[in-house]
Amino acid sequence: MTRATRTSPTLANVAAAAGVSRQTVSNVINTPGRVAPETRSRVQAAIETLNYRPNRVARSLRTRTSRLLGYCVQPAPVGMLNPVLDRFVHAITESAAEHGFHVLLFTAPAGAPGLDRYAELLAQQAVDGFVLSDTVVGDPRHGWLTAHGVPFSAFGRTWTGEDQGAWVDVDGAAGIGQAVAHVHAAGHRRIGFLGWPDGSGVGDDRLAGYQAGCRRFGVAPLVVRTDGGIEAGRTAAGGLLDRPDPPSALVCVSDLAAHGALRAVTERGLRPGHDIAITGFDDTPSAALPGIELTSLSQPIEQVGRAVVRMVLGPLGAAGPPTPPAGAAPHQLFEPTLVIRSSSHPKDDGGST
Amino acid sequence: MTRATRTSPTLANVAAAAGVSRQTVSNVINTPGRVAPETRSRVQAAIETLNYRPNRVARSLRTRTSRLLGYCVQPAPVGMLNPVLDRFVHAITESAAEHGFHVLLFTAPAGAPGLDRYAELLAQQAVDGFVLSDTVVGDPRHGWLTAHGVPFSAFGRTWTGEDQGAWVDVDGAAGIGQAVAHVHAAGHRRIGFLGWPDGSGVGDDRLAGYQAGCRRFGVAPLVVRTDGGIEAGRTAAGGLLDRPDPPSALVCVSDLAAHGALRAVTERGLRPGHDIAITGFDDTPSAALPGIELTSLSQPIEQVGRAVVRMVLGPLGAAGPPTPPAGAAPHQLFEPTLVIRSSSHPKDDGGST
DNA sequence: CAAGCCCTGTTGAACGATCCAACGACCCGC
DNA sequence: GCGGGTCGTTGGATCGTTCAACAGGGCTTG
Repeated sequence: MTRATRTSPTLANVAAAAGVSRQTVSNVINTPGRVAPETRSRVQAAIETLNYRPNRVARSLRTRTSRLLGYCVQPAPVGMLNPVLDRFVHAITESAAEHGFHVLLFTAPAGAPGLDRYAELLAQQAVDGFVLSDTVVGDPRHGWLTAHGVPFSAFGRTWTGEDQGAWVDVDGAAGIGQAVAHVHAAGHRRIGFLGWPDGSGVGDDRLAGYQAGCRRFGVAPLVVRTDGGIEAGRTAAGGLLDRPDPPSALVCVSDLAAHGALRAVTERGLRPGHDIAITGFDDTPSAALPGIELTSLSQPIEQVGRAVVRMVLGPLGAAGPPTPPAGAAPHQLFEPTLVIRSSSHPKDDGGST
Repeated sequence: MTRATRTSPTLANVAAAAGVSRQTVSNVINTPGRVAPETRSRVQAAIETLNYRPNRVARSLRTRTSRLLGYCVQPAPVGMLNPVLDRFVHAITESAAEHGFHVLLFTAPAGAPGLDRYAELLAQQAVDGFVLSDTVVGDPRHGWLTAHGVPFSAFGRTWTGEDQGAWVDVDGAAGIGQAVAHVHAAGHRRIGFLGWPDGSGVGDDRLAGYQAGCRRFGVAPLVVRTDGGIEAGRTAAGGLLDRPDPPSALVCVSDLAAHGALRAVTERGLRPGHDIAITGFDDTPSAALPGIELTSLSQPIEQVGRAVVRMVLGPLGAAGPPTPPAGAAPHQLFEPTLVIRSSSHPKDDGGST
């Protein structure tokens, strides 16, 4: 029918079809209130007929705004974070779309060398802001971006004293607190913690939650560190189990560590959920496997993604059906949900209420 | 030092600094061969001094090329595909970057309704082409994109008779063939197959590989179907195991089905890898868990990602260090690698060579 | 010696949208 | 009847880059 397969209609085409000027068509699209209703409907009919879509590139050039958010996909870290990262990418993409934004993916080396990529994208006007994740303790990105006045928000706290930029995070301390309360309610009094090495931010936070839980319930802390892998978790948990006074519950800093702990437990002829309670963190797909049934803390990634996008879009003045909250808080903390499975609560034995 | 925090230098600034015209600077960047060496180095010095980066948006407007590839993130299907999808996203992002492209994420409903999103991005000149994944049998995208002359390539075959567009895929039939050969070599002669329902393309391909393997080794096929979930796999595998003539090896269409099969096996007091061999497909992180140790087929996702990007960039005339192969094949098939673990090859018993 | 070509570099226009200043029409009040 | 304010609309300028056409110098060629 139309010859639209070759070139798209332009603003001038629509204006000609509707018998008005370009600016009037632009107003119908951007500030409909400024156009008389009769004119507006006529223009809209022309837009509909020609199936006109404003050229994003031309608009970007004039307004100096790309309506794109940059997100750096890291060079595939451990297998653990993947399911979380996957859902997060989907969440920010969907959330950005509601505000007329899209997500632009790029790669960059970790640390300060990677900043060049961020700078390049900005110099090229390729993005309006950034969404950060996988933040580490000495992360140079927050400081650099704030210093350059670039809008951004992060999934993960800065973990430094100075409060730089907006962030959203999951309250690991509260989550581990839930796990401690859960196993304590099940009657466990000797509760161990399988943690990460000092200085990882996330790990320290979760350890703090464990320690607070111990204080709250008046039990003695029993902490052992691993580097995060399954094998390391198995070794570390084995060390705890072979003590003369072994714990009857093991709260783990991650699902990966918990898998190692499960292994150490079964190797010693103990039944998880029966003889000893075990909990993990992240609620990865492997936690729900039959024969594993690991109690774990599920992160509200979709909520986190929405919140992160809201925060970065705040200073950018986004548009869309859900009105952007002008005074968005610079920080937001979500609490994870404890998903109870038989590793801490056997099916055949209801445990104590 | 510089006042570059406010606005980036422009082509005219560089031209003025080097004492040449805008076009000459443009030529230095895009077609260096057309500029005299002496002038070129002078311009490059100016570019270096001012830290100039060409404005991507202005370039896009003029050349009608966004140097962006669209990729649709699906609304989070089953948990299975996630690890694969995650690596795939990273692979195409990195591969596109080598050619000066970036990946733009968007969401769209499945099937024909989602085509509007593709059309919109094209009308807006937001992307130059698309990378497809999660292709299904009746997928309308291939036909629509080829009909509109849009460059694209897909991870996954079209599965229809008519050969529309470029694709890259993993040879599921060959992979399952490897698995059958592996268990046959271990001495198994009664080999069952846990498959998906008819008509899924991927599932049919893997089933065909199983049937070819049976013919090759002269063993009788024994097929049962499941809907893909763990529970369904457990039930289906149980049906096979409870037969009067149960198989001694179970080749599964996916890791998820294999997890179900593992469950059914252990429930009946059998030891996987010892009394019965089990293999999966995808080599998901959960396959490597201690206590599971599932033999599985690992997909070369990074290679697939590189190939997909090469194919979509072919008609777009990409630039970059690795010269784009002009006559790129429209199709490419990669063979998965069998990762042997104890579910088919116990540690304590070396099995037959 | 003149015509023609390649090589280098310059100029004006164009891509398609939005911003800006100005203008005509209209209504109101004096 | 006329000045002033508001609303809707208009044409021109602009964002930063690349395309098309062309000017001038040095060289070869008839």
